[in-house]
Amino acid sequence: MHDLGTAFSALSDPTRRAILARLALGEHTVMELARPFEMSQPAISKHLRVLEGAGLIARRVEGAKRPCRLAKDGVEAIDQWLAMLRKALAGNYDRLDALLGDMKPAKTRTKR
Amino acid sequence: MHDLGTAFSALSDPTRRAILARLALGEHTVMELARPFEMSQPAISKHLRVLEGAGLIARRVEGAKRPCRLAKDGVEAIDQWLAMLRKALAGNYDRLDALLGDMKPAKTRTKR
DNA sequence: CTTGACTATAACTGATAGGTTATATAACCT
DNA sequence: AGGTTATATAACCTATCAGTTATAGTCAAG
Repeated sequence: MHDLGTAFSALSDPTRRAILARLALGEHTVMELARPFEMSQPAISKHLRVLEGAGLIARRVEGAKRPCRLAKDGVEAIDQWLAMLRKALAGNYDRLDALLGDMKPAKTRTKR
Repeated sequence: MHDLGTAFSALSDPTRRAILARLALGEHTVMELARPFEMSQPAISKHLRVLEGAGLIARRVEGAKRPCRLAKDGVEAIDQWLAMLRKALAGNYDRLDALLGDMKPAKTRTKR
């Protein structure tokens, strides 16, 4: 639904990355997530909203609590896009090897 | 040096992603990169500076031109961090499966 | 029903990001 | 040398963002 920019933008903030790292250990409520950060609760709520909008987390309702967990949509979208760059980088390496091969035909081997 | 935030932030802009997609096809000068976008040349220069700072591109000097190419540092840094999320997502799936397996298949037992 | 815990929303503020135009620097070509 | 091409920098404007405080809504327990 939401674009790549939203996902990348969400990950550009260190607080949000820390939240995701925390959620990588398991589900957590908003208050549990807010505690370790010296930051107000509304600030965390806003961060969670951004992460949810980016498809990086999902929430369920449990009474008054809203436990958050990781979602795969965002990561998948990013991964798919990054695949293009990885492929290109591998391709450029081939081209670089070919170029170096043309320039120095003797030394096209043994990388380290 | 450039941290993760810089790299993610760089990728959050659609113009910069388009520039990278263009560079995935091969090296290009600043003017070549600026042409397809209806945007001033200084704007592109700024974008390139951001991408370079994020370790996503590298430039060489060729007379008055500064051809740009993709760099792998930024993508590698991002990939490494995303690996943590991917691993956690896979792990959460296992836990979810175990949970569903433990629960009675009759109805979802919700606490209320 | 009232209280207290959990979370979300509104309104504001300061910093930053992305764009602009104008100008500067440097290399190339007659 | 003079003029054009290629790129970078400076100064500025505006929108967005990350944070704040204050307030409101919702649920569980007493």
